Amino acid sequence: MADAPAGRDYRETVFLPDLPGDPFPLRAGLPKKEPERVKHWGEIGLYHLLRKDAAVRPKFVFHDGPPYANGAIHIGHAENKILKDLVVRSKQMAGFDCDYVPGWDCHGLPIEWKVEEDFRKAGRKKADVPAVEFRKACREYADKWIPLQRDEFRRLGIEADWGNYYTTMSFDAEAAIAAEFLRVVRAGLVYRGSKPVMWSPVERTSLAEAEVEYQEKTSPMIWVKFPLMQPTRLNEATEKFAKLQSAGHSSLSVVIWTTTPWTIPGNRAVSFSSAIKYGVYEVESIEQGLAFEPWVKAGDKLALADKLAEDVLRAAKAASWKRVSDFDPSGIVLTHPLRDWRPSPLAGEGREGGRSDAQAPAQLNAPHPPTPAPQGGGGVGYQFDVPLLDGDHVTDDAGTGFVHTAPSHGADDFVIWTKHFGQEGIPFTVDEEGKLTKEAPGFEGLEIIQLEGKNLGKDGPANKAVMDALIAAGALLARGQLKHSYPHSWRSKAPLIFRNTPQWFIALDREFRDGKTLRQIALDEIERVDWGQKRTGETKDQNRIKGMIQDRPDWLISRQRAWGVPLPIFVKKSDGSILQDDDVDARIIAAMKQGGADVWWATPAQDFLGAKYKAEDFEKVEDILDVWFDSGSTHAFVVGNPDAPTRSSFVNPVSTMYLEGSDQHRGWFHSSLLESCATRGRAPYDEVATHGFTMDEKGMKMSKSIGNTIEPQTIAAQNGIEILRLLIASAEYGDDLRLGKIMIDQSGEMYRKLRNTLRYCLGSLKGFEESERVFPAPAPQGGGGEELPLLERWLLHRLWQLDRVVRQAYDTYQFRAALSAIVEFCNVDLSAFYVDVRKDALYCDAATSFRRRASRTVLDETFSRLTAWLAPIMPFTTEEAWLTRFPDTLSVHLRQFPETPASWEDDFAGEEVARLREARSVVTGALEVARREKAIGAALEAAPRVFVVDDELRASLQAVDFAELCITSGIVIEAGEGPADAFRLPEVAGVAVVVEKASGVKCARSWKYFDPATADPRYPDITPRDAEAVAAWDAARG
RNA sequence: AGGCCCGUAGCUCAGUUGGUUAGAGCACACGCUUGAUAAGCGUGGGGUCGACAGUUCAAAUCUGUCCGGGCCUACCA
Repeated sequence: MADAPAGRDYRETVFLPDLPGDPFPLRAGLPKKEPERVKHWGEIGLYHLLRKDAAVRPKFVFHDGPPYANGAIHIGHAENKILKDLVVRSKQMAGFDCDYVPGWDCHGLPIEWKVEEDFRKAGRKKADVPAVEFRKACREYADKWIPLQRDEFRRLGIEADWGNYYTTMSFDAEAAIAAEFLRVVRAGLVYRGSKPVMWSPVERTSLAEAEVEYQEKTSPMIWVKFPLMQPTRLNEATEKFAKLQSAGHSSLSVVIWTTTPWTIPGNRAVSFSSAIKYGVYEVESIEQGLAFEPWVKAGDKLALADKLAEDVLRAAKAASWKRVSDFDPSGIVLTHPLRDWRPSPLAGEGREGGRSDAQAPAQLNAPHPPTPAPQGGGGVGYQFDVPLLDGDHVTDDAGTGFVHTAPSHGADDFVIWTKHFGQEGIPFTVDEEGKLTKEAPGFEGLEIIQLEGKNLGKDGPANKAVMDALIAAGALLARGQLKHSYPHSWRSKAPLIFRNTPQWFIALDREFRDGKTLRQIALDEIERVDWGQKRTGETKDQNRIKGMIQDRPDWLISRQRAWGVPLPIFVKKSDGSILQDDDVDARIIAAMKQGGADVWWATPAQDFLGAKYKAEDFEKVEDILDVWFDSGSTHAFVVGNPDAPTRSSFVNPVSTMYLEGSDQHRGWFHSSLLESCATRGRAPYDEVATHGFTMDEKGMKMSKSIGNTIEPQTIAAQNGIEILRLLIASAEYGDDLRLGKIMIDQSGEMYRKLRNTLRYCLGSLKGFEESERVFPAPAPQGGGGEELPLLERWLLHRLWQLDRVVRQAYDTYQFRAALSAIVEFCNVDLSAFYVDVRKDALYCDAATSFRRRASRTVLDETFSRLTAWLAPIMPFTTEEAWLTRFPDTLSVHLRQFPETPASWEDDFAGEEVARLREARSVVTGALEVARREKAIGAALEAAPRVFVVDDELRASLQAVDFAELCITSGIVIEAGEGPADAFRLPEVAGVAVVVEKASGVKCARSWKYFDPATADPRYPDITPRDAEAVAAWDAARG
């Protein structure tokens, strides 16, 4: 077959999609362009334009959870802020006014540590720095980080009110937080209790867990007998005791084991586990030939865990024994081993029985619940019941199976005690120097740890004194020494103790509002709020927070630290009550607004108390609030409350949303919920969304020590942040997000596809003007009296479908659903089908061709929607594409998602094209075979014969230019099964294809094969269609 | 150690109330095109749905156990 004679080069007459100067190159250069764009948005004041534009729209309040103002941002921050940006931008474009006020959390220990370290380097101890000076340094430290983090967030493309952010340390915020706390006080929920904390006697301070390190230490270990309570009083134990007595067990003792003898005076209970089997063991004989006389005696009856009995009895130097019965500890009451002990006259002089009245805060020691009265006898203060409590923390791995429980001196001990008896009855046996107090009668003033001299940090006299007392009381069964891991101070390396200290709490189970407790209100609100059900259809986040609120203890809100908002209250020395006086409160809040929380330390108490009260009658609380109370209060001063919103855009919102990492179930979601329920009786949010954590490519957590971290700054510099945004948008962010080279590369590929699609639209729409449009945007058909081609009707139908999918996806925060629908549309519908088919018309038709105009009109609608739908995800690239096409507009981000006319819905076109594409797949399959056999190269070299069994389908194929759809130069549609060796696809029944080469000559312009006899004599080497186009082109050129 | 959650092709993900040979996009391989060209089109390979056991006529889907991973149990945010 001969080509037309070499003649004119028609290339210049073809409407190729290249753009002059290539303003939108495929190679995006994002790392360089993105920062310029950020700067530009700042310069045009985009955020304020958005606000102005949206002022009359319905309000959607997005409340930003504040990151901590410390350090550079990491990938977790990036994921968090980008997801927030996706919400804010998509809500904004969906027709809401979505004001995004970013914030920072500023108080707290991490900054306090840093600042403390700085002072230490300068040779000053924290204790020597005045509170106000120290706090000033903390404030400056936080202030230094905020602008740095802010600029990093902006680099991520986050559109927010960066010039007007909030912090928890602004004077207004500090005053607001204090005021919030006073509201909780007024609700009657704040009380003083106590809790054991890690305490360093050497440094006279409490420590956070992160300030603790574990080192080897040798401690004494003792086995102590707790005798059964004698049945002198009527209580639950009596009946049980009677049974034991009748079994001959009245002299039975329960044995505990401990490495801290000094905590025995603080003992208030013994814990056991109902999962452990216990027995009563009677000692039969004692080891002979010992250098000392063991304390254990033949005939002693001891209750022990069966698994540990032998170890204990051997330690006690028993030679033989027998197990006489089972032992069920539940409901039994013991007596304290020192009940009948009397100190030697020297040590115990003047201390009568009963409890000391020198308790740390006077009113703290409520009567001991199980035993209000001493039992008489000669003791000095240990005449109380020691109940046996069932606890999960008890194991039979070591010890005796019974655990000495001193609620002042251990976390487990405290928990099990408060679970049974609440805050009451917990003694303050140790003072801040680590000396035993009057509440440890007989041991007052004894040091647990030596505070001075050569032996600083070694055991003080307390342990020995207690052991001596136990021996004197006949309560010691055995003792020894144990080398074990023990908590020490990170700084001083001195050993630590658990010490009960007075603390402030918010009560969860106190009725206060319509007879409901804070816990009940919070649980009710959890039911009201959407915890992602709308997005995932699942209730797992709701279940998670519900479980936490159900199980949690009272909120411990006081901290013995410096960098925070104080608990701005005065306690009456006479009765321990909190002073509640509106005038006093108003003076405190007003002063804080003026001078920040510092005024609490800098101002004499009398100034706040005014004339009505005397400062000496009150204790001024100098603890600071848990920083979670700070961030839990942000809603009050950022979003405001119904009576006092902070901005007009926060009035009457359709919804208020919080979006944070799933760890915030116990953090911000949690504290905000409790705070707001305590002060307002409702949750501060209507919707809560959570996201998972960023992992490395293997799904392992990122850590600097492993070296598998990926920094957002690196991605921004190497790939462009848009790649990360795309990656996040395409992930199921409720789960953990994997991040590695493969995912980033994949995201880069997706980016190129989308960018190239936009680029192709830009090129194809070159010079497109309104006059060329075949219908006004909202109208589907008509235009020049010609009916829109099926292909264009179908594309509009697809846009209509996508519109619904995308809006629905954004509405429910399913970004990946929106993105994958768009990407699939770009790949499958646009690139592989529509554009591939329409290239011929777009390139080669005359400019006036209705087909070409229709295509360009529809592509214009496509471009309009793609740029809008993708704008939340790819703010940089959509802006670039939009401004390339419309350089006179301000920003793509001032647009909304375009309305898509309902009339674009066209089920006929949708189904018809689906059928045609199915038949087309048989043709392309056949062409592939022909190609492999080298019969053809390009599809245009073929003119297949298509055999169709079904009349209806055949009619459909004949109703359109099926060759055009298959991009072949010709096609023949025939009825019937076709030859046996024709190409068929198993999934497309009744269609067979025989590939034949196209006849005629190859058009020099459109490369189609055609019959040269039909050619326009002026242009013999091109098809008549091309001739028409070239004629028009030539005419326009003159 | 407990509480909660996750585990479908190399990657990101779909898989309605259990019901044909488990899908998509990307990546990969091969081919075509050279007028989207550091692009575009086509064809193809690839999964015992983390493992095991059970319920059922039937399990990716329901139950249990285990394995791997994550978050939370902090005077960390």
